[in-house]
Amino acid sequence: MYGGGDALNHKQKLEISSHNHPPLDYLFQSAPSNSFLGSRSMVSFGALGGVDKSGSSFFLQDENGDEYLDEYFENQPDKKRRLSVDQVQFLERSFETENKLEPDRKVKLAKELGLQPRQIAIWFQNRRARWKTKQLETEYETLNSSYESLKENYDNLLKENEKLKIEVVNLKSKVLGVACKNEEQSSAKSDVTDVESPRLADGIHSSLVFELDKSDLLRNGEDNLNEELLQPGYIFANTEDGNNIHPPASSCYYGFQVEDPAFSFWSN
DNA sequence: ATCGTCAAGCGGCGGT
DNA sequence: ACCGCCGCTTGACGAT
Repeated sequence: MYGGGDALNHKQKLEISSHNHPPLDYLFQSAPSNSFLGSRSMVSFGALGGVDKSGSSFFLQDENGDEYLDEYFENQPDKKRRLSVDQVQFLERSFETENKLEPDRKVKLAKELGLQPRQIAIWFQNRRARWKTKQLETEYETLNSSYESLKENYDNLLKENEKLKIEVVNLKSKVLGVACKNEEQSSAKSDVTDVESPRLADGIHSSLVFELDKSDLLRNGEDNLNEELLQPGYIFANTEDGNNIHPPASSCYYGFQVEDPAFSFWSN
């Protein structure tokens, strides 16, 4: 406070010291009681006095306090003393209206509180620092709760993604299994006759395949995503003119391709 | 003994 | 050069 660009000379330091004050218990040993002595044990001597009915001067300067002040500070020269409750309240009210301190207001406050203007400036500086810290804490809390919320959503999406991946794998294997079975049955029947159950492309009846698969999946409690996946187009894509794309002639190939856009999302 | 709070110290920086 | 503010630190003190 008294160093660097804020340096004051020794006389000024002494002047400011004379406005700092001993602990309340010390004062009470010899000083008269006063309504401006706050609950704190450390009190500014500038707070001693009474209410100015005119309101022009809030705190009275010490009149007969010097004797015990001198005694106190001779013994403890470099003690720091807190402002009184009333002084702080007064400064707080001033801070609420404007947290910057113009020179005029500083002098006015100093007179009203019986403090050095420099002490007023220091108080405002410290108060701004405390305010800033509080702002940062509030900001941190807000950002943190926002982060927690986003993280929770993200985690839920990850879980859902995993579930859906598993579901896709199950569906793939079921579709392959059912279609394989039908292929085998069809080829067995076709050995007898080729006219009964026309296969998809090469004779498999698509509606039968997917009806079987749907009921099978519903029994297993799969959700309705399966409904979409089980549309024939997912297995054997239709051409624009409505004709089925024929699967390869090789046994048990039923339309899934690694690069199938419908499933590429799930492949890692 | 340790911790939190607050007034004040200190050095740096920007404005005038 | 001077002044005021800022960030960081120190010292005093009360609370636990």
